[in-house]
This record gives sequence, C-alpha cells and structure tokens, in this order.
Amino acid sequence: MGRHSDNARERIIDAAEQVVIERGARHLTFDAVALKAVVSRGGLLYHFPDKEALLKGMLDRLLERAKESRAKKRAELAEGTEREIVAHVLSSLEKDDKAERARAAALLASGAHDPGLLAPIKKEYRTLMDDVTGNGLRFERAAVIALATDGLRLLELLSVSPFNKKERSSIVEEMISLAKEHKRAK
Amino acid sequence: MGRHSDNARERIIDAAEQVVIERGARHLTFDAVALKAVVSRGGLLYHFPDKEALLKGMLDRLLERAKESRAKKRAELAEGTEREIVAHVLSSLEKDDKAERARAAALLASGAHDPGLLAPIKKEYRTLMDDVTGNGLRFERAAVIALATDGLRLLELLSVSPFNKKERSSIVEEMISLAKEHKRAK
DNA sequence: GTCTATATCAAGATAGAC
DNA sequence: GTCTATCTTGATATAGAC
Repeated sequence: MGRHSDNARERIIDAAEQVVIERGARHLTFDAVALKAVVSRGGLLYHFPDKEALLKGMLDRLLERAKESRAKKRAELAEGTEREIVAHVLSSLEKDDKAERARAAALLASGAHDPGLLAPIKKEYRTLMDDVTGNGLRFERAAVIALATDGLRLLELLSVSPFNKKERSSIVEEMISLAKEHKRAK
Repeated sequence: MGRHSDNARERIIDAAEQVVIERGARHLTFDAVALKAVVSRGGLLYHFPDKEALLKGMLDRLLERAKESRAKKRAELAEGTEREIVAHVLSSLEKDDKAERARAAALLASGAHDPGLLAPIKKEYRTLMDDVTGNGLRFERAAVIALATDGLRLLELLSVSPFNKKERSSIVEEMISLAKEHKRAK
C-alpha cells in the first residue's frame, strides 16, 4: 500500500494529528477528525473501523517517518562514533515546525487512550539504543543524549517547554558536543 | 488547608493517580475514581465539583511534592555548582516505585484533557532552570541533564522505557557525572 | 469507497435527601 | 460532608443506501 495509492488514509491521519495538536488528545473524536479531513464519519470508518485502528495507523506512520528521517540525516553526516546519535538528535529536533510536533501527537493520544498501544514504541526505542551504541559510543552517554532529545520533544508536545529559540538551539548544540566530547576524551 | 485536615481530598487524588497508572488517562472518570477512593460520586463531587478541579488538584499536589522532594534531597547534598541539578535528578529518579510514577500521572491526564491546564508546569520548569543555573552551572549543560531526567520519567510513565534496572542506574550515574565533569573542566 | 441515519452507551453534571 | 437518583450530552459503532 504505497503512500499515494491511498490518499484518504494519509489525509485522515494528518487531520487526526492536527486535532490532537490544536485541541488536545481528549478531542480526538471521529467527528472532529472527519470534519478536518473533509470526509464523513462513514468514510472515515471505512478506513479505520474503530479508534484503536486509527491510533495504530497514527503510530505506525510516526515510527515509519522517524526512521526515514533519521536515515536521511545519517546519510548527510560523516562517519564516526557519534553519527547515529547525532542523526537522532537532529532528525528529532532540527526543525521545530508544526509538522514535527504533529508526529509526536500520536504518542500522547495513544498513551491517553490505551497505554498498551505503545508497546511497538518501546521496541523501537531499544533498537535505537542498539544502533546508537553499535559503533563504540558508550551506552550511558548515548542514553542521556537520546533521553534529553525525547524529553524536549515531549515537553514541547505538552507545551510546557520554557525555552526560547536561542536557548533551544544552544541546548541542541550541547547535546551534539556531548556526543563528540566523549569521542575526544577517549 | 493542611495535609491531615482533609483526608478525603488526599485519598481521592491518590485514587485518581492510581486510575491513570493502571488504566490510562482515558479511564480517569468520576465513576472509576469514586470506586477506588471508596466514596460515592456525590461525595467526590463535593470535593471536586468538576473534572478540571480534579485535574488541578492533582497538578497542584504534583508540583508541591516535587518541590518538597527536591528541597529534601538538596539538604542532603554538599554545597557546590552541581547541587541543585543533582537534587533534581535524584529526587525525580532515585526511587522507581509506584508512588513516584503516580506523581507524574497528573501530567498525562491533564495534557490529554486540556493542554491549557499545564501552564503552571511551564512556569515551574523555568524556575527550576533558574535555580539550577543560579550557582554557576552552565545553562546548556543543566538543561540537557534536566531534559534527560524528565524524558526518562515521561517514558516510564508511558511505559516505553526499554531500560532495565542496571541500565537505568548507570544512566542516572552518567547524568550526575555530567554535572560534575562540567565543574572539573572549569 | 463514501454517505446518512440511528442504536447504544458512557460520562459529566445537577438536585435534593440524609 | 456524603449519599442516591436523574438529566443531558456527546461519542462509538452499526446498518444499509447510493
């Protein structure tokens, strides 16, 4: 099922993410999503027969895009111990636009609806840690950087990050230099 | 209003946190909370007239206890540049029991219900950053450590942390040594 | 594949007795 | 301060027409 063979699906997931961003996970209802996706409830339910299906669709796309984005960023970076973790940091935080924030919306909505839906995320996170430490970076250092990355993303999703743009970029730079400092210290 | 002059309130908030932990923010209903707090819906609604009041009550107690816990930990630590951030890390992550996890439950529930309720958290987070950098620790370093701390807590709340106990403590140690390394490097 | 209409149910909130 | 009973709304999900 290619990305263009099923535009309604994609449009619906876009709409669902927007609803969570704009009105909170509580308002992720079929009505609200159908309205924003310009489709009727029946049309929506053809693609996602129940709420769990919709949330799974959102999460699947989230994971898929995160992987793509990281792979793309990795390809731009020089080889080295810190390449993988820097790719994670930058692909997660480089842009702070609505689209980036929308991605993570699925997390909050799923966590609020049924924590069990997040099991695949846990698995993927373990894979990330393995990738990141695979080429020599010490586990603890990589974990701290990854956690700070995702902590910032989650705080921004909850709209509780107190950092302005300038502070935010200096924090991202600090993360990257922590990945490199470690290398230099060796 | 002291902590012991109003036991029902406390008991209800305990119950609400438990519901979110055990069944997800979606199931934080008056019925579920009343059942667990062993009180009727009417009794519950006497203390918290609507859902927003309940969530605010949960968030207030979360903030209050986080501050207390940090102050207590701070008092145990020797003076120094890194005291405040280490107090934050340890008071947030030292114990990984149910009670600790319950605290953060209010965050998820409120974020899912109405993101606007989280405004006080943002304010408090800014205060934390000011405290933490007040005695000389470089802002970026403190922010990364604080973000990693809260990232781990949020991942654990969502049950997506892939780390086992041993990994978790070595990560906490890394955070603390990052606070000290910085000092040594000066 | 998309639509309308409707059955069903759960949850928030109110009123008033004890 | 705590209770039961009830009103009202809004959301999921189904059935079936186009």
